Amino acid sequence: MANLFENISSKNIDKLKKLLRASTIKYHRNVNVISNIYYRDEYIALIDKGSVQIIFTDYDGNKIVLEELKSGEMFGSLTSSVKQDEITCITKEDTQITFIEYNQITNDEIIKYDFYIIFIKNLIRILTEQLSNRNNRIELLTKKTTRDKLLAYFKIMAQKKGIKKFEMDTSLTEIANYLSVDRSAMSRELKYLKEEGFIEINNKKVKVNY
Amino acid sequence: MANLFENISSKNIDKLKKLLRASTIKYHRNVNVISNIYYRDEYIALIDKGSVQIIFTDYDGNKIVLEELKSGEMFGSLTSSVKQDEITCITKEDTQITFIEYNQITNDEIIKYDFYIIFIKNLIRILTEQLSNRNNRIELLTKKTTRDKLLAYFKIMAQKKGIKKFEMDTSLTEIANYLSVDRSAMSRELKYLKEEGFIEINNKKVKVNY
DNA sequence: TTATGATTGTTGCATTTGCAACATTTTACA
DNA sequence: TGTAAAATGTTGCAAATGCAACAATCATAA
Repeated sequence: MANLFENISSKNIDKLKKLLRASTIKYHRNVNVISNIYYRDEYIALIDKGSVQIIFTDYDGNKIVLEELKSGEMFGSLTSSVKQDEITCITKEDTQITFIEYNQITNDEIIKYDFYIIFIKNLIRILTEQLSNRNNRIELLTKKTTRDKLLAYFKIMAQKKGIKKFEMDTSLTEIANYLSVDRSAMSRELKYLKEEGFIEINNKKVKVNY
Repeated sequence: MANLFENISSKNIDKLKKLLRASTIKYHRNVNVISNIYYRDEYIALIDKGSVQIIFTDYDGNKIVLEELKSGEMFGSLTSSVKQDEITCITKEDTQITFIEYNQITNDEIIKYDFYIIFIKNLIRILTEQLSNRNNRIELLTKKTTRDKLLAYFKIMAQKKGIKKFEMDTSLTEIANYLSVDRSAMSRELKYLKEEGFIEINNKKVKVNY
């Protein structure tokens, strides 16, 4: 995952942050990242450290986990079309977030500097990576059966890791949410897949046989 | 939907395209947008006119419609993590596409010009809009029942149009694909929703009563 | 170390869904 | 305008799934 300040010297990062009028805030675990200041304008929130869950509450009060964001990823009014008051951002661990107003990205001062172009490239890289992540999830969500979702999910995981035997870095509960299937029903299907030899799971170790 | 060359004079657009080494190609309807040249490097394909369907073929040979892109939207290696040979891009009508190599976006020449900053802002705007679209679709896809998907879908449509009575600009078949439900099953559920008074559909005219 | 919460496994059952097969209607274009 | 293709409507049925309720295991912090 690309980082917004990649390939910029720490001295220039400080300068850049000042020019962007960025503000960095630290949060504890399980805290709602409230930033009423930023509701007025379009903003970008960059996760420096930690992780955040973006939860959407629809008109019926249902809560949907839209995104599970980790260090390096970003969120904010730019990437969510829905009203900001329908969105809750919960830290999953101690988390540090840098806020940047969208308009500042192209302010008059900043564009004079050499490192600006690197910053822009990093920003575009992050956005395209996130798009790619969304496409991946959509690919899985459009599968008709839990079986197909699981097979594709673990296949993709194995491809990402580059090896058929790897360690899971998420809980099965999280995977069920990601695939939007009932956890217990998923557990049942996973049992069948194990019995049929498609997959082996012990503790967090996974072996994919297809 | 933002346009990549928005707020840039036509004279400067021409200049910009030259600087970006952009090439524009016209395609007929139902044509596979093959661009082997662009497979080597990262590229952006911008739809100037028309529409394109991005289809993903998975390891089992299943075809999944990842995206339905219209004029102003973009696709390319930047936004799809999967291998390029697993992706097919089919024009749905006569379509004009502009190809830009990713590396050219920050070439030495281009960054000197004033309109460059507008271009970058447009590019970021398009990317964030697409991210927002993906988030919307994910929100719908994570709904557990076809009923909930339909209710949310038409609710969002009404919100977008700003009025509860509006004209559909897609076919029901396309909606079924978008929501990843069986078309006939969706038709059945839609009948129930009509009977229960939640929604009225005549020809392409929709009225949402919730 | 213990206990408290989180995660995982299991299963019966009602509901929802995909699938198939076909009829009907609408649209596009030659 | 006629006709082929696309879109839509309908329905029976088997399969898949969500839901609920509970047991068992694992992880973590006091």
